[in-house]
Amino acid sequence: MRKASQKKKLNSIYLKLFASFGPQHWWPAKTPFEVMVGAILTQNTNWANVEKAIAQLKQHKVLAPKRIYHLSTSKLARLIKSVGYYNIKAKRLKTFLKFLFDHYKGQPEKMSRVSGQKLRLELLSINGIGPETADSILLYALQKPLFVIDAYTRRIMVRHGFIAEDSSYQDVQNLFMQNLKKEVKLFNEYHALLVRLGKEFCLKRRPLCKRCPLK
DNA sequence: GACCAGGCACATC
DNA sequence: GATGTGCATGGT
Repeated sequence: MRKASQKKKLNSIYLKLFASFGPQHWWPAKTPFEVMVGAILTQNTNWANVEKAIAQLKQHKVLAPKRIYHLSTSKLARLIKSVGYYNIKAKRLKTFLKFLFDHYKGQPEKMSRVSGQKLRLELLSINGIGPETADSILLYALQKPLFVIDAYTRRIMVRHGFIAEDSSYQDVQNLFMQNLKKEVKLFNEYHALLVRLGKEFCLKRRPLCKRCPLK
């Protein structure tokens, strides 16, 4: 696909999605810290299961940096059971909290002052945080313009011929970041809309492209 | 009962 | 560097 036409197509897809679905109001969380926790909990997991775990954390009044930092990994694992992979995710949350206290005094808002690219490298160096989780935290919790690439986004872009199936995370992210205005609001809404489209029309084995709004 | 869900790390070749 | 596997619950 030619570059100029890529830019046009990507922008027109956004407009079509927004026209069909409207604003998605992402990320569904009250505070930046809640976004960060949710980003780790949602790894390869249905969001509904994450909501249950967040509710558990709130109910036990531990959805705060200090509280999770001091909670035992086993207690934390019990509270987040509904997300699946609860042992590994409890460990990942604790590792992230240690980073937050070691580098930012346990205050998520202190991260905002650092540049997006520097933060990205820091986050990626944490065990349990890969590119999608890092970018979700950067975009949705810290308002840094990084485009989030998830399984839906990749599948949609492959099916529409923008990228090859074996493209790397960086390849796909570059496609968006080099062709769109680097605006937090646009990146936020666009990714949320792609997930919405994916959920309804672009399932793994069942492409329901007939009524797809992109057609 | 199979398939899927807003991934990531690690072992092995 | 690429490919495979473990991690695990809950909805459809």
